[in-house]
Amino acid sequence: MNMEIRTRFAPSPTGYMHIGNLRTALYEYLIAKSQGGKFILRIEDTDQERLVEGATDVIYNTLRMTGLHHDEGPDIGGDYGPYIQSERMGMYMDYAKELVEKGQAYYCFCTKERLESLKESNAEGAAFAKYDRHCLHLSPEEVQAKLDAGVPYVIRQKMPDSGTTTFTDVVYGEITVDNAELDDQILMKADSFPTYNFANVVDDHLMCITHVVRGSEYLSSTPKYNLLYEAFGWEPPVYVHLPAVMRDAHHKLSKRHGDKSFEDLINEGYLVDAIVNYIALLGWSPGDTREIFTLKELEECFDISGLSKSPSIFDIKKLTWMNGEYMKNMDFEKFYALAEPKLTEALDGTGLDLKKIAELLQKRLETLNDIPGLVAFFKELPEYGTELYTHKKMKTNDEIALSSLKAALPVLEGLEDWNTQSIHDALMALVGELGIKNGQLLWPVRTALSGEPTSPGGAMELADILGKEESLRRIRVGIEKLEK
RNA sequence: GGCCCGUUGGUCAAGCGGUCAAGACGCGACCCUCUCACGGUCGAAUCAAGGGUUCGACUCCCUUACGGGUCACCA
Repeated sequence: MNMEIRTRFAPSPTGYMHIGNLRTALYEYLIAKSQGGKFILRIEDTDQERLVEGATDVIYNTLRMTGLHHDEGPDIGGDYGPYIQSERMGMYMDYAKELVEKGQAYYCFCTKERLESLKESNAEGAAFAKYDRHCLHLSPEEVQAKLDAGVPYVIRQKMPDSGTTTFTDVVYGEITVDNAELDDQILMKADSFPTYNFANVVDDHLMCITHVVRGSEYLSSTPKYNLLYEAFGWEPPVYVHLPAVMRDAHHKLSKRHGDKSFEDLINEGYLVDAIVNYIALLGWSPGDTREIFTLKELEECFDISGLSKSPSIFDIKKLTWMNGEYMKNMDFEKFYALAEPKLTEALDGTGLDLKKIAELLQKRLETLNDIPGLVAFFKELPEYGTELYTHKKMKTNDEIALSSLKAALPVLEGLEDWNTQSIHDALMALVGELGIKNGQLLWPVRTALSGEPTSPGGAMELADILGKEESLRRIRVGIEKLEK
C-alpha cells in the first residue's frame, strides 16, 4: 500500500521570506499535494540570538498569500505537535541516551580547548580535523564518575569504523561515501540542547515525515542522517535535495547582498501568482513547453522527475515578463482592484475616470509600480520641448505639428459630444479634409495632450479621458510652444 | 586540502544512443499601428575539453578544467 506522503517546511523565523526558501516550500507543498499528501509547517526557532519580533507572522502570511496552505502547524495544530521547535526541547535527551545505550553514541567530556588544539595540530595545510575519539573508550564506570562529578559533556554519534554508507537522493541519485570521512558529530550540546542535525532527524521521524526536501548543502551530511535513522532502527525518509537559487554564477541569492525577498518583490509591484509561477520553473520543468501555471495546475502536473540537478540563476527580467502576462490576462475588474490604489495615489484630486485609464494601462504594464510614472502626465502636463513633435515615422515636424494643432483646435472646440467615438470621427474627418496622413494629425495631438514621448493610449483616448476643457488647454499650450 | 555534487545559447530549459539539438525570457529585424505597448513573423545565439564504448554520442564510461557544497557544542 502507499503510505501517505508527508513533507514539511521548516523555516527559521528571520523576519523575511527568502526566495530560495519559498521555492523549497513550494516544492515541498507540491510533492505532497501532487500525491494527495500532507504539508506540514514546523518553525525552527531555536536560534534565540537571531530571534526577530513578528518573524513567524511573516511565514504565516507568506504561506497564506501564496496559497501554500499547510495541513499541520503551530497555528492550526495537528497530531504531531508541538510544531514549534523551541517547545520540543525536552524530548531530545532521552533519544540521545537511547542511542548511548545501543552503543551508537557516547558521552564526550573533552573541553573546547582540547578540541581546538586538536584542530591546530592537525592543520598541515588542511583545515580538516575529525574528532579523535578520545572519549569513545571510556569505561562505563569512568563515564558515570564524570557524570556524577558534574563534568560538562556532549553526546556524540558513533560513526562506523569502516565501510561505506549509501543513500539514494531522488534528484542526485545514489551517493556513496566512505564512513572514514564521517566525523563523530555532536548530537547533544553541553547546554543539553540538541544540535540542529539531531533535532531534525528526531522531529522528522516523530512527525512521520516521508520526504525530506531541502537544499543541496545538506547532501554532505545526509549519510550521517541516514546512519542516525539506522541507529534508531527507524526507516529513513526519501531524500529530495534541491539545487540552489543563485544570484549569478557564483553566489546564492542572499538577502544580505541585496537580493530581494518575497516581500520586496510584492512591494515592487509583482503579483503573488506570478512569483509563485516563476519560482516553480526555477529548477523544475514540466517536460513540455507550458510556462504559465496556477498553483492548482502545478499541483496536478508536478512531478519530482522534473527537478533539476544544477543551480539556476534568478532572472528578474523573466519574472517581470511573466508578471506582465498575469496582468494582461487578468479579469479587468481584478486588475482594477489592484491598480486602483496606485492610480488614486497618483491622480488624487484630478477627478479623472480611473477605470478608463486602467483599461489603457492593463496591456502595457509589467509591474504595478510602473503605474505612477505612466500616468503622471494626466495630473499635470509636464514641461516638454517641441522636439517631441518631430517623429520620423509619423512624418511630422514642428511646422506640420503646428498647423495640425491649429486645425484640430476649432474642430474639437466645436464638438458637442466629447467621447472617444466623436473625437475619432471629428479628427479622422479632419485628416481627410487636410489630405494628410493620420499620424501627422494624431501624433501632434497626442504629444500636446501628454507632453510625453510615449503614453498609454493615443490622441483620441487621451482626449476623452482628459476632458474637453483640459484637452483644449493642452493643445493651446502646444500651439504656443510651437509658435515660439 | 579531503570528500560530495554540478556543467545544453546571456538566462530558464527540453532532451534520457539515431532530432536540421524543442520552447521561453532577453536581444535584433520586420509587420500591424495615432506614440508606447499588445499581437504576429523572422533572426542571431548552446551541448566545458580530451579520450574511450558503439555502426552511431548532448545522452554511457574515464580523465582534465571550471564552478558549487561540505568538513562547528550554527542552523
